[in-house]
Amino acid sequence: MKKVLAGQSDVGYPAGMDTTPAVQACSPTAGRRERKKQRTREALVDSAFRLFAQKGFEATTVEEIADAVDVSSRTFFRYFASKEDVLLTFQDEQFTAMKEAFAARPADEPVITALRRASVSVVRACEDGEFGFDPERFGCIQHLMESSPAVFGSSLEHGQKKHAEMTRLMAERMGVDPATDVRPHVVAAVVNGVFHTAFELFSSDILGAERFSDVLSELLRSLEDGINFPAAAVETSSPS
Amino acid sequence: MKKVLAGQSDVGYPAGMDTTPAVQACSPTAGRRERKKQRTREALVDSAFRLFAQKGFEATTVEEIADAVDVSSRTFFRYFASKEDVLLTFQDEQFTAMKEAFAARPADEPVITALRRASVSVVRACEDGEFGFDPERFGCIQHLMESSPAVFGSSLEHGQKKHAEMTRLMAERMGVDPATDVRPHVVAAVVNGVFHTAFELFSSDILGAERFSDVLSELLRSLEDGINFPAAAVETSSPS
DNA sequence: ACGACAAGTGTCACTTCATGACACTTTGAG
DNA sequence: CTCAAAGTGTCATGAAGTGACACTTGTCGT
Repeated sequence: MKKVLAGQSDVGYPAGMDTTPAVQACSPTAGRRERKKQRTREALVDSAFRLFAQKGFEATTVEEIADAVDVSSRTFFRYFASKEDVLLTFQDEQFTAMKEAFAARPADEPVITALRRASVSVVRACEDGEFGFDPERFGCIQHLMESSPAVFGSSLEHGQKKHAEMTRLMAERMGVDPATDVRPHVVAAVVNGVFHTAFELFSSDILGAERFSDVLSELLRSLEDGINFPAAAVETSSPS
Repeated sequence: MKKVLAGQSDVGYPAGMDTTPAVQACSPTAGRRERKKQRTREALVDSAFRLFAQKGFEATTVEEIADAVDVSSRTFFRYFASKEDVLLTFQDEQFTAMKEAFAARPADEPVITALRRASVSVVRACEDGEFGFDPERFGCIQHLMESSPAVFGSSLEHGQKKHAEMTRLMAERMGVDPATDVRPHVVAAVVNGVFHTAFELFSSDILGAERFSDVLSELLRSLEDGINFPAAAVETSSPS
């Protein structure tokens, strides 16, 4: 189990970092203006997470979020396109980490296998707070997705936006051209779907799994064997 | 190609029906009130489709839609939970048809295969305007999904809402218990994902396919063979 | 150091979606 | 015919999101 994480120490995260990784990392000589902007952004995210956790997603208004940081709600919308958008920051970080972990998988692993090992390692990192991830926020998002359809919906959309990139990654590893070969598209779609289903299975507590990563792992594993299962009442003749 | 449609004449649609199938079908002796309600609903859907096609989704307000039918916008929201909701009526009909077609597939077909044949037949029916489907609306929705993220988003969400039902269907055909077996969940997720990807591939015109149903068919077909493809630069050693 | 320029922000006004409250009309049932 | 319920309109309200414009502050060239 833990073994999956073994080869992943080189995922690409600097060892020591405080709660605001992006500030220093993004632009070393960016000047005060840039830093101020980053601080405001981080403050808004913080404020949003706190209020969401406290009162729920739809119950908190952007005005409250902005007021808590002492900026106008107009400013909030200059940083985030929508209320949901605040949460996507986190998912973006996850996705980036996932890409890196995926790229680091040994070349002899088939796509789904590599994807499973990579994504499970990243999710575990989120759960355990490794590599600068905040398990509090991870849990908060999970809770919000359960309770608020709007959040889950925006997560779906966000996943879709990443679809093209995913497809490219798959195509690269498979060494095929996504413009002529549908298979990388299929793989990307499938994985995206399985991610969200993993979450639903986890939160609806079927399987009684302790951790999201375990559900995800199991689902992806089942993908590796092919899924065109025979119908029930039929002799086990292999599908044509 | 056309052969796929062969066994599907018994999908369950009455032969002769005008543009408002639900009116007579739903409640034979429902009284005037019920009929009036249905007419208003249909009128709203009509009006919405017309305006969406004409001015685009976000450019038309619910007030315009309602005004065109001479009801207040308040009334609109008594029929539909949101502006997007109007479009989901159509998708519901599609989904229902798909379920029936799926149930009618011979018992010796594996899940994905049956699903492919069933769904492709339904989509073809939409494209060709068979069984009471309106190809105009089908095309309109496709166009709206391309141009308006909100529509695509709500379609995603709607698909997710149908997920539980899909899972049940899969589990039934596979003869397993969805409470203990993850495979039907995986299948449902995968299929849902592939549907949306099929649409994206179709509208981005990769593959240069003429019809949506062709793209869908190809994608589902590729699912049937399993998708854990080996990485590129590696000897064709079979995946462990 | 100074001034021009641009970025960031606040304020105000506005549109649209969505919902709650209440009153009026229609319709179905007894 | 009468009454209750369903359907609808009107009014009011709240929150999301956007455009316009002015003010402040950081940045950069001189």
